[in-house]
Amino acid sequence: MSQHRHPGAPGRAGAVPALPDLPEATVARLPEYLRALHNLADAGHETISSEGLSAAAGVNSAKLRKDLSHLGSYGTRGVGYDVALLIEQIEYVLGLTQRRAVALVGVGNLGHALAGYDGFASRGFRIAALLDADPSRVGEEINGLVVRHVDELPAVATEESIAIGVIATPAAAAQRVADQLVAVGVTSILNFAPCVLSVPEGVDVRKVDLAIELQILSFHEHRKASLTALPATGGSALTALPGGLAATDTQEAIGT
Amino acid sequence: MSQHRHPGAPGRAGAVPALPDLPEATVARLPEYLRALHNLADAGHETISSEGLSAAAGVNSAKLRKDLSHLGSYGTRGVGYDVALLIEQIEYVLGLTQRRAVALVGVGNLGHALAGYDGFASRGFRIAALLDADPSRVGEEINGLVVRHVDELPAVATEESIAIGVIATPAAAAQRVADQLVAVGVTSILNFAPCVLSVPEGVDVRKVDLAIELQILSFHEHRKASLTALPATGGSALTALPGGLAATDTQEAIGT
DNA sequence: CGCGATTTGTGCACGTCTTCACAAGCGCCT
DNA sequence: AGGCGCTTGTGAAGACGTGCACAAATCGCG
Ligand SMILES: NC(=O)c1ccc[n+]([C@@H]2O[C@H](COP(=O)([O-])OP(=O)(O)OC[C@H]3O[C@@H](n4cnc5c(N)ncnc54)[C@H](O)[C@@H]3O)[C@@H](O)[C@H]2O)c1
Ligand SMILES: NC(=O)c1ccc[n+]([C@@H]2O[C@H](COP(=O)([O-])OP(=O)(O)OC[C@H]3O[C@@H](n4cnc5c(N)ncnc54)[C@H](O)[C@@H]3O)[C@@H](O)[C@H]2O)c1
Repeated sequence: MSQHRHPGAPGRAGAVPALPDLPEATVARLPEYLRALHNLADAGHETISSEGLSAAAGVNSAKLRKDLSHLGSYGTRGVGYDVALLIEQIEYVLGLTQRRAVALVGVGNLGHALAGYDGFASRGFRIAALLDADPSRVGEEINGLVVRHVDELPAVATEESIAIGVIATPAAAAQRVADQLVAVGVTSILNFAPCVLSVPEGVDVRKVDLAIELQILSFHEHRKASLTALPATGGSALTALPGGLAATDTQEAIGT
Repeated sequence: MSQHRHPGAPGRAGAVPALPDLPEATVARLPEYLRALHNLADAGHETISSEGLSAAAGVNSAKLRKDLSHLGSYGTRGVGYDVALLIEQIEYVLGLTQRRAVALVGVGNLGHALAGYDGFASRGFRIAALLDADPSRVGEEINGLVVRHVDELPAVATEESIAIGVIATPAAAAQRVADQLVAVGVTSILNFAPCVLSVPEGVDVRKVDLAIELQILSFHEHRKASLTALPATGGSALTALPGGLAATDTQEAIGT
């Protein structure tokens, strides 16, 4: 189609990136759009309307358009968005043009699953190192990678630039590991241990906590139960849940 | 301490619960407070100030007080909150007074890790069934539970009331599994597969996607890099990141 | 060449969430 | 009994996020 001069495009090296500072809510949705776009590309679509893409990503179409407008992406009115171009743009903004190296610390129950997960590679990341403190685990080979002792972290960090550290140790060890990661220059951490990490300014921590997710679901379960129990009148089944019930940033009732 | 008559207390059966409809943001933080409170209780604290608890949970103290005020919790001015009482209240609101049964579908790489995870039991849940479609996996015993075929889901659901379904299958199978869960009456789903599920109204879906978390971190990594690259003046190290950088609902820079 | 169908980009209004700042309440000490 | 220091609970303001609704832009077709 008409070749647009999109700002901060991947191809143009050299120039200042000029990253627009996106709203956090938008940043959190971009990966979802990206996944949907890859699916669409695989299915042979060359363009997609905001309506179609928003359905595939499970969000409101107006929200999607606003999100995309923030990153200066140009769709074509009357047509939609160029799938390949949009993928390129989003990957650029998310910093996925370089395959980022991930260090995984704690190769236990969960760590094993993560180490064997192919979703890392297919979505822009590369496990660069597996680390554990247990001597009996060190030396084990998983998916072509050998588990090394966590004290070798500084050595690992000099071998290659670690972009992200993943903590899958017990909570009691998580803070120490975080400190070690920070010490070797890691500024982004994904924490699976159920605890609060304290890190210096400039270091980002995201947390995934299974139990929290379950407890949030439990709350809604509890609430739904208390709602259906209340109507003292007849006792009709659950119909027309009040509007405000929808989960936070989660999909609900997309409509079959 | 003085025995308060707190509304909707766990002990009092019978009476209408009168669940206040909490802001979603608050609901999402309650589990974090609960975890922090359990830690404090184990450490021997009988009371805790909003300042202390908020530090342990990694949030702003004003926010914590407002959250707790929403659920009508009574602290004591000049003293703080009674740890045991607060645990009881939060567990009640989250619906954790009954140990909820979880059905785990997809006992592969990730499913195995989840099945062997003791954080379920310790935080109010009980794995009631392990299900898989692969005949070679059916019959395997994990942690005292035998893997059953996913088609037995209806039977499982009649044996005991499944409160929450966890999907740990490949994305391609997730929608089908969700439909099966909904068909047997499950109204809360935790989805680990990277895809959008469509479910009827009244069913809550929460999603955990590792790659999304990593990509959000990647964005900030990218942004930090472009910021330190910009200052054409001298080139001092990264200091004083602009205020708006903090991650969404995640902790950052708690201060060492 | 012009027109209608289609779809983007966005102004605006509304709701939710966060944070400050402080009055009211409580317990302890004198 | 009274005062003092500490802590909660909350009003108000502002930041942020959402979704409607529509003007502007583009394409395809007659
Ligand atoms: N297993 C799950 O499904 C699951 C789910 C959610 C969260 N989690 C959390 O993830 C974390 C790991 O869970 P898990 O089940 O894999 O536990 P695990 O005990 O099986 O594995 C922990 C691993 O960390 C290693 N380790 C301990 N201290 C270390 C240190 N200082 N440095 C490096 N490695 C160290 C141990 O040697 C072990 O291999 C826990 O915090 C758990 O709460 C696990
Ligand atoms: N492994 C990880 O660390 C990880 C991390 C994040 C997300 N995920 C996601 O979790 C899901 C599972 O990952 P995995 O690594 O465990 O994959 P896996 O292939 O090891 O396991 C999938 C399991 O699901 C079973 N299954 C397939 N279709 C089914 C059906 N219709 N009903 C019931 N069971 C069925 C398979 O037999 C297999 O045992 C994937 O969607 C993956 O993207 C995995």
